[in-house]
Amino acid sequence: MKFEAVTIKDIAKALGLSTSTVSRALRDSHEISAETKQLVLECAEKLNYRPNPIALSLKEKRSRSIGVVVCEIANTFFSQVINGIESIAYDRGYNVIVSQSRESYEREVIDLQFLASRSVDGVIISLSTETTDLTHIKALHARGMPIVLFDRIHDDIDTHKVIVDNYRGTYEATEHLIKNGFKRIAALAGSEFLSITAERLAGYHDALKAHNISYSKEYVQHCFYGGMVFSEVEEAVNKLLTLKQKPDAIITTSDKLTTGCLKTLKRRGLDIPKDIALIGFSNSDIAELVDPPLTVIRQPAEEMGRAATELLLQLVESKRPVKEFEKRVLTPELLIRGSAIKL
Amino acid sequence: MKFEAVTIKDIAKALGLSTSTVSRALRDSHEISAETKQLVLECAEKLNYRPNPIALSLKEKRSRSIGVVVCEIANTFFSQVINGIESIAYDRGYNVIVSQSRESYEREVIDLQFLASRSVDGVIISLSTETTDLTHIKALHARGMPIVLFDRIHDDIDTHKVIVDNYRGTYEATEHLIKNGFKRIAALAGSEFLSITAERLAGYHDALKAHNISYSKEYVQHCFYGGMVFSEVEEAVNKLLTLKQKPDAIITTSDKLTTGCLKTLKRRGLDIPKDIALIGFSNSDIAELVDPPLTVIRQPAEEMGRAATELLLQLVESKRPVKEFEKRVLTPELLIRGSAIKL
DNA sequence: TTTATTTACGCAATCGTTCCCGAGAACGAT
DNA sequence: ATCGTTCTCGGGAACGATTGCGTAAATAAA
Repeated sequence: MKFEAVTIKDIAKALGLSTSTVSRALRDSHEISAETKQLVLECAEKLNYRPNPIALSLKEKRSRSIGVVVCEIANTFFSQVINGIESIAYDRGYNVIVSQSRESYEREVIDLQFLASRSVDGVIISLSTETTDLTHIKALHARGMPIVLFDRIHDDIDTHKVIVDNYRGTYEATEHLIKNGFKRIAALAGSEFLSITAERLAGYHDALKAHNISYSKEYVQHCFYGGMVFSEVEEAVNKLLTLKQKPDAIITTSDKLTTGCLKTLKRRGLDIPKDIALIGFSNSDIAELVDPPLTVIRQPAEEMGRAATELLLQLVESKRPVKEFEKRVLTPELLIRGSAIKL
Repeated sequence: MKFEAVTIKDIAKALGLSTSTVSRALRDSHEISAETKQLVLECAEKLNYRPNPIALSLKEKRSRSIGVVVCEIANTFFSQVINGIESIAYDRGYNVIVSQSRESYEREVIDLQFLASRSVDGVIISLSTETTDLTHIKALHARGMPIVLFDRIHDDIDTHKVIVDNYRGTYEATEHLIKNGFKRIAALAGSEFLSITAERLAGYHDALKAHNISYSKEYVQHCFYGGMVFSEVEEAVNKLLTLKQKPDAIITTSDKLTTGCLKTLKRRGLDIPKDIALIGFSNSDIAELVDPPLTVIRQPAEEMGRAATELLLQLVESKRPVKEFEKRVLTPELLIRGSAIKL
């Protein structure tokens, strides 16, 4: 089942011209007479001619498409980021090819390889939770592929990066809890190897310290798959709840962890925030509708996507190799609602 | 900033062979000697050769990529569908190019044109709410582009379609309300021109009729942009609430309408389901966590995406033009929770 | 030994487009 | 009349890969 497209040859044949002339007429070259241009343009219009982007890509060695690798598309944060990416890409005439690693290192490697072999002009990526070895990314980058990292980044890769001020996000959130009188503040975090986990935990830690609250190691629980598998979250929360010094508040470091934690707490019949307070990263637009309304740290996801795309296209369209890279740090927003106030 | 790829020529030059021989050796042709094959393979490995997919696309007239057009990526339902699409596409070696119409007819036309001109092998599309004229799709389809419609479909386009049994979804939901003693059941629906709106409203209507409940036209409110603009939803809900015969239940026909409606009701301080019950289409995984837990009609979104992709690839890879088209109807699930029970 | 067959490879066209050259015509300048 | 320009246009290579066809050498059959 094929799809016969009109080519420049068809126009040339119809008009008794050469393909060179037609090509030039179409590109409005000065060395083509006005009448011929007119003729060609009319004919092209009539035949509904569309330049073949694949032929162009082959010649120009660029495909006008960018690849995106995230762990999961069906995640409020990432889908909002992709929304932002698409909006800029659309404006600039680029296609967006999405793929998901599903938090698997192996899939991330394959995805990246696949995208590279499909000649995308650049890649925007947020690392999978399993990723500790970065050679696949470094190798691609060394071969000249423009890459922008966002959210889950890594210092070892020298390129543009877009993140939010994760430290500040949890610092403010933790401080909010403290100011509301909570003292035994636990943290439910993602994989220890993730940049965002470390940064967010640092904010939490420093806020505690700044307010002279002792920090207990057992108050920090890690979920390696960061909420993708609910049972993992459930187990971690249960562990916190069975501590002799039961925490009176939990701060969570990702979207799925937040909802997973809330779900577990509710299932156990706990009253939030009376029995235990909850505050966490979340970009869900219905966080305000849950019971109780969630106090969340919200990331400017769409803006992150837009920024990442702008930075990437800057690399892609740069004439000379770029050596100076930028780390753009956006500001998270603390949306104060009912789940973290002392009643 | 370019990205110098190894070509078949480089291998040929390095080995003093012709490109034809290299190509054939790589494809394991029988007319190449075992030693030569070995040589070529080793050299390709050493040079890290990757076939240029663009050159292949140009020759084979297929790009191994599929286009997806949805109104919005950052929407639980659609992001789940895209997740399903990506999973099948990944398995079959296809790339997924996503674009969003943002409920704009104009953007849908441009998106489709763009995808077609980028030589995707096929397109999966859910119509925008503004779309009433289908010529852009019909034209593309007539020119041989494989197309699969899902969710918001249209009978005038003769191709594979994937939907859920929308009628059944609202019928069961309405019946659930009736059985719980609700009698003045209003509906908050999307654009009247959308297939899903008509089907879902029909289910609602017939369920009322089957239970001898009179149907009042003013009980049905339409939001043209289906929840994308919150003010529209708010206004519609307020209209329902100021009716002399105030409804005691609302059924909503889409994700955003459901959450928008809930938000409005809560803002007005209404007690759900005591003052008014709520039931609606939703694929949000935290619908059970909102206050009150939402009774929802859930679509098997991922499965829809998978089905649509399988059908599309079936078209794409078919040798002969396909004339018989299938409408695959999946079953929605009624998840009964607290927002629609009589206390 | 001659002829037929197989083996193993190269040449060149092809996909759609761009672009470097070259070339013919028209024109003004000498 | 001759030369140099300018204006238009065509020929053909190139991008990377595949593939039908041709062909030389080696082998088998006569």
